[in-house]
Amino acid sequence: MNLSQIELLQTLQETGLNLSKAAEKMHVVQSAVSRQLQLFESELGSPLFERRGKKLTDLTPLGKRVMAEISAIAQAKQNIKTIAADFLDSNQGTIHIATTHTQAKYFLPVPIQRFREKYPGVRIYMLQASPEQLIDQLHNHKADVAICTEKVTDDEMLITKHCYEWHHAAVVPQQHPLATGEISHDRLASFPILTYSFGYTGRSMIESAFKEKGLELDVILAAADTDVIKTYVRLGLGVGLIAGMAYDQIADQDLVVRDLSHLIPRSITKIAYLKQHYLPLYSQHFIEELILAGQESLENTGKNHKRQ
Amino acid sequence: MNLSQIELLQTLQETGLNLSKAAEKMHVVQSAVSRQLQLFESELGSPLFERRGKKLTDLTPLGKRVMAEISAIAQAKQNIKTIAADFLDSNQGTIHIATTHTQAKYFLPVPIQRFREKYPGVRIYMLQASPEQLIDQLHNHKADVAICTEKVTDDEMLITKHCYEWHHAAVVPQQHPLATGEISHDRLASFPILTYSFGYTGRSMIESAFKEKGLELDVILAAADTDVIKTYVRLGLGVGLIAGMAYDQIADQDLVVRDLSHLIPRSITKIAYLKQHYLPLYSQHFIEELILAGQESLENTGKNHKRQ
DNA sequence: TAAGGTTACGGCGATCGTAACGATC
DNA sequence: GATCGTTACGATCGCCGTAACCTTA
Repeated sequence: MNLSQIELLQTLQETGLNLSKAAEKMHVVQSAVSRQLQLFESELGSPLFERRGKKLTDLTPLGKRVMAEISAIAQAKQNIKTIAADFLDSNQGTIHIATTHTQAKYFLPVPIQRFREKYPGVRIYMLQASPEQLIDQLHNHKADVAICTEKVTDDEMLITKHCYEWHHAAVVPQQHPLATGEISHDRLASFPILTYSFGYTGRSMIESAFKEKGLELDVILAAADTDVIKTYVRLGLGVGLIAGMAYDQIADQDLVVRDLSHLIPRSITKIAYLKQHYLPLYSQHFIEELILAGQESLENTGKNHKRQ
Repeated sequence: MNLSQIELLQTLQETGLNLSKAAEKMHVVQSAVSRQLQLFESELGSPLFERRGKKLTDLTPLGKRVMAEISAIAQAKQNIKTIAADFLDSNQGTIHIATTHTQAKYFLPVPIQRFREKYPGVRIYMLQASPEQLIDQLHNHKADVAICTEKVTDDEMLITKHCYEWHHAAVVPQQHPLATGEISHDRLASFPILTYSFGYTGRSMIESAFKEKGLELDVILAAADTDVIKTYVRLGLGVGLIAGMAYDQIADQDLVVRDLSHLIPRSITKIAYLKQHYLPLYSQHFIEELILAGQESLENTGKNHKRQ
């Protein structure tokens, strides 16, 4: 058993159990990986993969159990590298942030700006994805940190931190009837609605809040992206239901924002990362920066509420 | 980085950072390990060990962090081997049981007998040690399962299972005054006592029970071993305070046993093993056997109480 | 001076790449 | 026949062992 065999098994999973692709990914010829796999299997004494003819079709029960250990090894190996690099220069490295459009555009700019100033040597990669994918990105080691709003399932492998709470808001053109007057569930539900796609940015909160009242929203447009929603609100298609922090005081002057905290329960945005994943110092500081920014935004939200 | 380097670092720890000894343990010449260590350190970019001259004196901060990952890798590697062996033949293998003399002699015979019948191909190694050492044996991978009575510290790395509860008993020669009449804390404390060494078999329970009453026992002999205690009780040195199940109805006919459950709180014997340690099927069954035997012994204890 | 660690160098074996072959869709 | 995997064989590179050297109790 050796580490390249471990790596091979990992790569095989990533490539859908395709030896040729795995070989390519590992920069060796295909025959090499074929042999290594055989060697490993014969060392263990039984096959790790089910085969139809010569093709690998699935993991054997043994394979599944072994894979769990394999990924523990791969993780620890990666951690060693990261820890060492961190000791060499804790201002140099990369951080992969998995998040949604809304967070990336309306929440992250401030903390990322501050982070950049402290760690100019760290490359920041933003991975935009749907909320369900965010957690997968962590497990697949595509991302180090995920920032997500929809409920993080009670995943034993993850550490989650509270980042900030926020409410939804309605945005309408200035002449729109909803620009003035009290807003109730009924009144809101009487307009055509533009909001987030299922699974995005607290959509489930909106859904359940109205369902509880026996109402159904007439969602005529759903997008993953606040800006898309605003665009169509400006065209007069209806009422935009967006995250409160996605209203920009300056850029969105032409729209009227109405707080909906009395209609839709608050959403909670969390930070998540893998428990066994070693985060370099700068990543830990990045998370602190996020939490700090979260607290500040909470204070601002408080002010907003008073103002409205 | 490769697995033999991982192994080397482990071995170095075991040998007290002695390259020569590590080389011997790994069946390679000393120059080989010297080179491998250098290669690994230079790959990481900074040293893992503090050095005085050429000798390794200590781990660097980096080294300490890396070591934690190293042992995760070593553990996972071991697990892979065990899992594979388990699939090949789940009736073959070894189990290392760390426990104390009292458990080994008075509790384990029944479950081990039954286990042997089901798994004749499994070699059983009993490691006798003091209770503090038992847990260490798990961490050092000298033992797979520990059976211990003294409180298992809340060790995050361990899984513990309740095995059985028991009480202490007093044993005296037949003519001894304590062979008859009520037994109180005061009366018991008026005799010279023979019992377990500190840290063994519920000694702490005895200690605290009498301390609470403002009494101090006159322990004239302390041993790790119930049989030693009995031997000196027979010689008339005093009253033996032993674990209830360590009284043998037949072999100890010449001694009178007196239940002390009203004087000394019950002790709890637990089974412990490492969380990340894969236990082969037969080990899991062995643990079940222990728990079963524990429940039976509890029933017996119940009968004993009625009888006395 | 003994014990522990490093450096230099030659030899051996594990693993790779090339290439030809086999199987499956 | 295109894709995917296996087998055979020669070449290479990594790693070990021998041995001489260095350094500190």
